[in-house]
Amino acid sequence: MAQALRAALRRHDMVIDLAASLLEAGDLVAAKSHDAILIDRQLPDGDGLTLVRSLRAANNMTPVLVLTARGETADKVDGLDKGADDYLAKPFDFEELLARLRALMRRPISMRPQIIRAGHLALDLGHREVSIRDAPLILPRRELLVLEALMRRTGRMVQRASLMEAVFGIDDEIQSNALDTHVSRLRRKLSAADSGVAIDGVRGVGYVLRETA
Amino acid sequence: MAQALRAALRRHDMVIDLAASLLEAGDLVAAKSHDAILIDRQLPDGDGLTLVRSLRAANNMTPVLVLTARGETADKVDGLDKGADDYLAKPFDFEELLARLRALMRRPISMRPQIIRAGHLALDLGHREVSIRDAPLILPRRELLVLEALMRRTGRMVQRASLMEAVFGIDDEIQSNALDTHVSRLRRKLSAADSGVAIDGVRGVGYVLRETA
DNA sequence: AACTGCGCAATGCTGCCGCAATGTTCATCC
DNA sequence: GGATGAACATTGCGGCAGCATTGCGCAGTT
Repeated sequence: MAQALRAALRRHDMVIDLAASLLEAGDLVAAKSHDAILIDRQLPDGDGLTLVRSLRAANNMTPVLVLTARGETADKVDGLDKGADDYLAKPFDFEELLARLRALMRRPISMRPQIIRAGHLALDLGHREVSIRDAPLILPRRELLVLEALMRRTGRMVQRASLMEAVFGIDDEIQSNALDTHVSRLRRKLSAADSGVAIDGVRGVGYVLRETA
Repeated sequence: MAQALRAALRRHDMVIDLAASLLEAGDLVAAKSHDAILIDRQLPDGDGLTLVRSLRAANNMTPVLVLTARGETADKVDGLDKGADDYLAKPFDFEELLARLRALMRRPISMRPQIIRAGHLALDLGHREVSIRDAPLILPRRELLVLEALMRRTGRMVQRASLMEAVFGIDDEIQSNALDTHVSRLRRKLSAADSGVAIDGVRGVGYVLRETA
């Protein structure tokens, strides 16, 4: 039944992670986040509602649609009140299941982007993306790492060693002025655009990102 | 019937605004915001779904539960796809109605737009079909998933890992350049048609869907 | 049985990045 | 205060990792 459902849902362009038991399901939802969860109450190792409750207890608000063989009202009420978002009794029509899933998945994007600002720059940490006055600024990976490390401490000193670690990692043994190179290239791009920031070098110590008026 | 419901819901500590017609309901929801809307399809001056559609068009994401006399699947699918969040056929058990209302209200609903546009493309999320200047564009499943993930963030960066997760599941362990393949094929189709968009690759980070002029 | 979607691998290519050479700035010493 | 050396800045270049594209074969669908 589960495999038939997966095939059917796949035909509607959904990407499915399938779990055969409550335990397996728990591992799956812990491992990654999903747009929605479809779960049966009758599972080999327990009631699907158990999973719902533990999810909600852990503040996981992923929409859940519960399937059940029992269609009595008391049953539905119980399921909905335990944190399920919808409840469908077997036998059900596949089209209805699909429509209900779609309704569930129109949910808010819970993950708020984490954004650091400095001057006219905005750095979206989640998406590794820099924009300057809302215009995207494409930066190579290493230059972005430099900028990120500096923006995390805008206006304050960042030690050279600390920058090295942020850009190259720990065991990476760089024996050249690669860091200076990246800083230089980054400077050029920041001043070419009207970024509102500048990078000051402090001899013997490190760098500071300064907001320019 | 509406008055009986109001009385019953009041007994559960809910505060009810009652409207006798579609017109009146429209005025009410415009005047103030509600935690949820309960509406019948059969109203003296039209179908309750009309209200749902105009609400969603106006970006009003208030949860809506639709009551109907007709309980056929096609009917439910229609209602849910037009923006309703739940659908209950008469006759119904009051306890179930109550539970479903509770489930709706504890869920912070903010609906994503049903249709995403970029360039000359329009992606209908509900029906999972793409059209370009109103001409349908048939895309294989995986390419559609790529396009959808990119169009959800048009003009902004989508990380490679994020795309991977959107296109392949978690148990699908892909260890090749399958993603690149799909992007490539998608590019070909988008440029063959006059789509008004292009996919930029950003080395080491991911992809961006860009609107071309 | 024909067909299409998809994963995979081979191939070519772009551009990032480390490196070094050269120029420039700044602190220190006399 | 000018000479001096060290630390930093900038630029060109080559290697190579990562991306783009294409063809192929298998599997699932019709």
